[in-house]
Amino acid sequence: MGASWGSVGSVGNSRPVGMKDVARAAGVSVGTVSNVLNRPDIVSADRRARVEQAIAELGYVRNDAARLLKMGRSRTVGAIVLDSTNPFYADLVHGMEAAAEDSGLAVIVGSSGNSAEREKLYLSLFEEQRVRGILLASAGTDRELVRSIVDRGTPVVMVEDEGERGADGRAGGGAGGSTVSVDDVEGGRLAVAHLVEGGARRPAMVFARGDLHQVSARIEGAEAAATEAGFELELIEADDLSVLAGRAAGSEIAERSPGDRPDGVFCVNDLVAVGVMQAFAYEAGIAVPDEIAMVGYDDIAFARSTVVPLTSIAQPSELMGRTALALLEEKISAGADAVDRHVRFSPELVRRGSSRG
Amino acid sequence: MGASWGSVGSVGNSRPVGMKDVARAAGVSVGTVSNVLNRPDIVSADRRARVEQAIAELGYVRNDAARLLKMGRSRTVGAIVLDSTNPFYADLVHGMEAAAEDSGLAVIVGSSGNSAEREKLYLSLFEEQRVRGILLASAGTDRELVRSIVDRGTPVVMVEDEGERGADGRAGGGAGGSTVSVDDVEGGRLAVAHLVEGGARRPAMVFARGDLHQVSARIEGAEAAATEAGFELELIEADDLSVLAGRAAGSEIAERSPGDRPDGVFCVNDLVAVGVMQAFAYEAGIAVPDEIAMVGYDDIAFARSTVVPLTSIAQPSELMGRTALALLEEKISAGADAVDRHVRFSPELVRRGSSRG
DNA sequence: CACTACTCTTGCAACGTTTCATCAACCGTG
DNA sequence: CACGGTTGATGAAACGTTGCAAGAGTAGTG
Repeated sequence: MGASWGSVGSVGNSRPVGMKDVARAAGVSVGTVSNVLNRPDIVSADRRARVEQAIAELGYVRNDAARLLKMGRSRTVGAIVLDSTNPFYADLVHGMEAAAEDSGLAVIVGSSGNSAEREKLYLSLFEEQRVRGILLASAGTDRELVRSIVDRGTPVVMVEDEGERGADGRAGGGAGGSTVSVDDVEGGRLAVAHLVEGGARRPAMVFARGDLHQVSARIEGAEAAATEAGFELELIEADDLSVLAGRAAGSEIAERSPGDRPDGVFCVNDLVAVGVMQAFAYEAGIAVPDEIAMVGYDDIAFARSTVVPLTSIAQPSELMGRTALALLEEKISAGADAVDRHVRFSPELVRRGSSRG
Repeated sequence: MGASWGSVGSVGNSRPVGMKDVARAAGVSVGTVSNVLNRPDIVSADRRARVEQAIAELGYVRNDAARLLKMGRSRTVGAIVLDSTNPFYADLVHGMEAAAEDSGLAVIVGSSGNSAEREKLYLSLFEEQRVRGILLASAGTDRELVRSIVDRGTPVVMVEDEGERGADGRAGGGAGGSTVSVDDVEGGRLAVAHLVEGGARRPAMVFARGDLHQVSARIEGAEAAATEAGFELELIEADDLSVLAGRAAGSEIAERSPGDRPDGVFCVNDLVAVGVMQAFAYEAGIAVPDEIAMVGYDDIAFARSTVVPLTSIAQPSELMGRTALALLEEKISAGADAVDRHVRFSPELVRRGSSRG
C-alpha cells in the first residue's frame, strides 16, 4: 500500500487541512470530529469510523495552537538548566522527563548557559506558551521576575537553590516557589574535611564566578572545614564550570614550583576536576593523590572512569529531577492555595583513588 | 519599590489579562496594542508609552498560542535525539542551539530513548505544534511517517542516517529530507584496521541491537577491515549503548579464560567502551592496551580522561548540529521547491593510550 | 399512543491574536 | 482653501479548536 494511494493529503501547495475539511469529507459536523478526537467513546461506531478514515485520507493533523488557545493551559512544562552538556544537568533532566512521562506531561528544555539574559528569555518564552509550570535549575535568577510569574499563575519549582535562606524575611524562599536543593555548604565541608583527613595541609578550591548560589555555598562549607582544621583554604578561580576551564586552572597550578602548590584540591564540580587532572597528568606529571589529592562534586557517571578514579561529592541528580517534577505536579493540582514545599537532599562523599583515606 | 506597588497584575483568581484589557487601560484600540508589540516604530511615541505602561501595570503576557494560531507557523524547531544523556547527543544539540540562536529560532528537544514509540510521539507532537522544522537524530525512524510529515509541509533534516543508500531507488534518501551524516562504515573500518595494525589477532566488537543504522554500518566496516586483514571479527552484544551495558559486556569478556579473550575490542560508542574498561580494570585487572587494546566511537570529552585514555573515532558533533540546523534553515526559506542536500563528514581516528600504534 | 429517558449530533459562541482595508488628521503646496 | 500625500489609529474579520446548550432520534414504559 502506501505508494498505491496516490497523492495522500494536502501535498505541497494547497491549504492546510482543518477539522472543517474532515467534517465535510466524513459528512458530519465539526463538533463530532472534535469528539472523535477527544472523547471517542461518546460517538457512535460508524460515525467514528467514517471520521477516522477521513482523517487518514486527508492527512489531518491537529492544530495544537488552536487547541491550546481554547483550553488555556498546555500539557507541557518548561525546564531551564544551566548547561545541558553537563552530565549532572543531563541526568537531572532525565529524571524530570521520566517523571513527566508518567503523568502525561511533556518537558521542553532550554539551556541558559549561565547567562541571565538567556534565562529571562526562556522564562518569558515559557510563560507566553502558557506552560503548565516551570522547573528552574539555573541560578542567576531574577527573583522579582520569578515572583511575578508565580503571581500570574504559573507555578515554579526551583532546583538547587536555597531552601531556607529567608534573608529577606519572607516565609520560605524569596521567590515564591517550591525548591529542591542539596545542602551545598555541607557538601563543601565534606570535601575539604576529607582532604584534610587524608593529610592535606595546604587545601585549595577551584571555583568559578557567576552568581550561582551553589558555588558560594560550596565555598562557604569548604572554608569552614579548612578553618576548623586550622588551615587556610586557597581559592583558585577558573573561567567557568567546564573541563576546559579546569584544565587551564590545572596548568596554572602545575606551573608553580612544587613547594608552592596545594596538596589537596577540591573542585567546584567534576568537569572542572577532570580538567585539572588532565593538566596534572599530561602537562606536569603530577601524581594524584600522592602529590596532590583531588575531590570533585556531582559524582557524574564518568568520575569512576577517570585516569585516577575521582573522589566526589554525590548528589542524587536523577532523583532530584523526579522530585522537582513531583513538587510541580503538586502545585499544579493544588491550584491557588498551593503551599511551597522545600525538599533538601544530603550530599554524600564517594571515596575513590584520587584522594587518601 | 516592588513591595510598594501593592497587588501588581492579576493576582490569583481574576481573569487573565489580554490585549483587550491593555487597550482599554491605555485608551487605545487592540490593533494599536498589537502594533506596539510587533512594529513599535509605526506607532506614535505617546501612545506607545501609554501602552507600555499599561502592559507593565497589568502584567500582561502575550499569548503565544493565539499568536501562533493566527500566524500559522512558530519560530521553533523540534529536535529528537536518541539519548540526551549521551554526551555525543548533548554536544549535537548544543551545536543546534547555538546555530538556532543566531537565526532567532528556539529549539525544543525530546529524547526518544531508542523507542520507536516515543519517537513517533514526539514527531506528532512537533507536527501538531506546527514547528518550523524537525531535526531528527534518532534512528528507528518510520520512513513513511517522516515522508508524510515532509509532504504536509514540515521540513525535516535527519542527522546520522544514510546519505546515499538509495536502496529503494528513490533519489537521495528514502524519507525525503536533507541529511547530515558521518561515514560510519569508514569509521568502523578505521577502528578495526587500527587494532589490527597495533597487533591484534583476535579482534572483537561490542555492539547493541536496535535498528540504528549507525550501528550496523559500523559493524559492516569493522567486519570488512577484519576480513581484509585475514582475521575474523567476534561480535559481542551489549544490552544498549550505555556505560552500564558496556560494563556487563566487559565482565562477560573478563570471565573467560585469558586464552579465550579477544586481544582488541572496538566498542560501538565511547560510553560502552568506558563500561568495558571499568570491568577490565576493577573486576579482572586486565591491562589495557597490553592484554586487550580498546577503541571507542564518538570521542566524547571524557575519552581523554579515562583510566587509560581512550582511542576513539571522532565525529564533529557540534559542527554536525550546526550543519543540521543550517540545512533546515535552507529548507525553510526555500519553501516548496527545496532540494534535499546531503552533507557527509568523515570520521577520524584519535590515537590515545588504550591502543598501540 | 403519549410520555419520559436516554444517546448522539449539531451549530455556534468563545479563546486572544494579527492583519488589512478604512478612516481621520495633519502637512505642505499650488 | 482645496488637494493629494503621509502618517497613525481603528474595527472587524479571520485563524482552528473546544464546550455547551439545544435538538433529533430511538427506545422503553405506563
